[in-house]
Amino acid sequence: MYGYEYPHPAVTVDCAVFGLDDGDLKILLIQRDLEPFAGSWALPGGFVKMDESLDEAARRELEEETGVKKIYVEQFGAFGDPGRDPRERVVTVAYYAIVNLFEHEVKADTDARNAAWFPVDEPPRLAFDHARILEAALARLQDKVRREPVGFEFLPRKFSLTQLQRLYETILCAPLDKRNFRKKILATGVLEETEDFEVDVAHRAARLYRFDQKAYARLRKAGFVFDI
Amino acid sequence: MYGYEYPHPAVTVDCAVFGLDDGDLKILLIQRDLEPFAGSWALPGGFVKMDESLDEAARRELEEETGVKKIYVEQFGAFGDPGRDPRERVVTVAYYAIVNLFEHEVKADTDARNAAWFPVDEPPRLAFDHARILEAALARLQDKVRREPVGFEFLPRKFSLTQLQRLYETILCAPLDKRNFRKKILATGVLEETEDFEVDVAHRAARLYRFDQKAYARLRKAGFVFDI
DNA sequence: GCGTATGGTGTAGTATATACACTAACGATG
DNA sequence: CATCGTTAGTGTATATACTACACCATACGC
Repeated sequence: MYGYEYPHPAVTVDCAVFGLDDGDLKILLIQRDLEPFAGSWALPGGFVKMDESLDEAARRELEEETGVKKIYVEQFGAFGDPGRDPRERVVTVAYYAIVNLFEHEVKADTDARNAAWFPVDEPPRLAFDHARILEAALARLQDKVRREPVGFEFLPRKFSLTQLQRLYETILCAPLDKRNFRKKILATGVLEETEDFEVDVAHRAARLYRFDQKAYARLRKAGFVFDI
Repeated sequence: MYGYEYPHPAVTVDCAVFGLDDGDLKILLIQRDLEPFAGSWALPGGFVKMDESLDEAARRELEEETGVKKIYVEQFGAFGDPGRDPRERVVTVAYYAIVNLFEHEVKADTDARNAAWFPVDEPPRLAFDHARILEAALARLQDKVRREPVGFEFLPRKFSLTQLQRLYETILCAPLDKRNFRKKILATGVLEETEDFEVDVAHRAARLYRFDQKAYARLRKAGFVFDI
C-alpha cells in the first residue's frame, strides 16, 4: 500500500499507433483482457511507473501490449475528466505514433487478449473515452504530416512517388494532382533518388526514392519549413 | 490518508499566461511562499482536485494564485520526468493563456507571496522545470497566433491596426510591412471597422477595429483557415 | 504484337506575396 | 498661426507560387 496526505489520480499513457495498409489508414488496438471493459477494444497503454518518464512509459506499454518497439512516439495531449475510468480518477497522457504496418508484426501480450489493426474511419466501439482520444490523435496526425516530413515513417525505406502520394491522399482525405505533387515534394529537397526500381509489377516500374534525413536537417537549420 | 495498491504520482496543472505590455511580451509569474523553492518565481499552478477536470483546475489555480479569472486557457502538454519535483513524483499538465495585461490586475493569493509580469525573454530563474515549460509554451503561442485569430485577446476590444501589427511583430519577433499587413488582415474578413478613433494622440488618430467573432465563425464553417 | 496498367513529364494562366514612398491629419511648439 | 514632428493611410509593379490539364514511355500478360 502507498499512502498520501491528499488523494492522487492514477496516471497512464495511451498510444494511438497509425499504420498504412495500401490505401487504408489503420489504427492499432488491443482487446482488453481485464476489467473494466474486458473484451472491449482500446488504445494500447497503461500505468506510468514511478522511475520512468512519460515517453518511456508510452514506448514500454506499446511494446508490452503489442510487440511494437523502437518507434518514435509524440505526445499530443492529456485527458483527465473525472469519471473517464470507472475504477478511480485516471489522468492519461496521450501519444501518437506512425509505423510501417508491414514491418511490425503485432502480437497480444500483457493485459491484452489480442492486438489488431482497424481502419481509422470505422473502428470498433472503444473502451473508456478512447474514441475521443483517437479523434484528437487523427486531427494531430493530419496537421503533423503536412508540416513535417513524417509521412515516410509509414513506408519502407525505399518507396515510389506514387506510394508517397497515395499516403498523403489517404491521410488528408483529399485527391492530389500527380504532376504538382511530384514537383512540390521533389522541390523540398528531402528526397534522394535511388538507382532502384519497383520489381514484379505488370507495368512500367517506378523509380524508388528515400528520405534524406541529413538534407532535411540541413534545410531545417536554414529556416526551411516543410509544407505539403 | 489516502492509500493505493500501486504508487501514484501527484498531478498538477501549470499556466503560462502571456500578456502584452506595449512592445513587450510578458509572462505572469508568482513568487512561491512554500517549500520547495520558497521565494523562487514559478508559473502559477497547483494540484488537481479529484472532482474537477484538468481545464477547471487550471482556471481555478490561476484565479486563486493571481486573481486572473474568466479567461480562455489551452492545454499544450504534459511534463512528468521523474525528479522534476524534489518532494515526490509529479506529473504536470501545462496550459497557456493570452490576456490583455491592462484588464487583469494581478494580486498574490493562496500559496504565493507575490504575482508579477516579467518579460518573456528575460525571466527570473524559475522553480522546478518551469523554464522548459515556458519555452514550450512560447513556441506554442507563436504557432497558434499565426494560425488562429487569438492575438486580439491581448488587446482592448477596440484597437488600431498599428496596435495589432506591433502585437504580431512582438510575438513573432519579426518586422512586418505595414501595407501588406493591413491588406492581409483586412482581407481575412475577421475585423470589423468601427466609427471610433484613437483619442489624445499627438498625431493623426487611427481608426479602431474590433474582432468580428460571428464573421470568423461563419468563415471557419466555410473552410477558411486564418493564416498571417 | 497488342492490350492494359502505371510511370513520368511541361506549360500557360491565375492567384498570391513582396517590395516600396508619398500625402493626410493631428497636436505641440514658438 | 506657421511650422515641425509623428503616425495614419493608401496602390502598383514584380516575382513567386499554385492550379489545371494530356500525352508518350515502359513493363507485363496474353
